[in-house]
Amino acid sequence: MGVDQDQGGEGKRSIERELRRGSLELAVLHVLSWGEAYGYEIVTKLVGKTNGALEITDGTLYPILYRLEAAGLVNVRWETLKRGVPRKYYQLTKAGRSELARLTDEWSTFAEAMTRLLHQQAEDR
Amino acid sequence: MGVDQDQGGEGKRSIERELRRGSLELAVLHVLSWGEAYGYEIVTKLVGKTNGALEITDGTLYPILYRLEAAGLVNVRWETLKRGVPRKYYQLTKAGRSELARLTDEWSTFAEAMTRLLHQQAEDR
DNA sequence: CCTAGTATCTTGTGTAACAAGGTAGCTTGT
DNA sequence: ACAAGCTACCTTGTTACACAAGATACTAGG
Repeated sequence: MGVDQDQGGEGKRSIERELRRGSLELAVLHVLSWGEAYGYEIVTKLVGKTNGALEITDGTLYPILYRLEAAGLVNVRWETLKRGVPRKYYQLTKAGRSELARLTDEWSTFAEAMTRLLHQQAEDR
Repeated sequence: MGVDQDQGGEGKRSIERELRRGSLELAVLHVLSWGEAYGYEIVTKLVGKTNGALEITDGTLYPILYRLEAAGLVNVRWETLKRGVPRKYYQLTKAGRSELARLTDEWSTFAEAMTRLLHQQAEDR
């Protein structure tokens, strides 16, 4: 652990991490717009729905959920099952819904700007 | 051209900042693919081309340029003009071009995954 | 002189994503 | 009985980037 940690075969990782910044929160809100869900479920849904392109770990998700809760964007409900570990279900609040709309909008604007830029060739300049 | 920095109001906060993460590097590489440019020029081009959707300040840009240089993705050339402050011109290297291609690809994959997700409604579930 | 524009650079701060840990309950296999 | 492996939750420390807010330096105009 001295100087450098092994980035072994795939040193390129970081960019993908950066790209997710801010977007994961939106992604989670969107999943919740399908109906209430618990943490672990959100992870599997996100990974499944996007074929791994939006991979997220639980260590990343839970802090997001706390943020959303603290901001009043989601409500929380514990469900104790007859069997299995208790689950913490999250549902969108009204504020959550409007924040989801706002973020979706912002993301679209940003993504369109990037896409437009990346299609702009030297001659169009 | 003014660097106008008051972002008017303080409502917008962090999300937009977060969304830019990682993408700015790609945006800068792309601008350089149009031909060499100096820092200040890149700022105005990016802001102009995207109607402010990809606003970037010089305090953000210069660190990016150093990163690109350290990674061997750009070459640097000083130009001393008869009048005015000397300019530092950046041009893409071969490695820069291939990194640009890689990042463009990665961005597209990510953006498509997000877009697909955001279009997915509850019933499709 | 003072202001405003061009052009570069530095420092400090905030924070999101993540790796790597942990706890706990249930199921299956041996 | 025990171990593995899965579900399901939570915490801590690290890293890296974007940015605000500064500084420097030259030029031009009032």
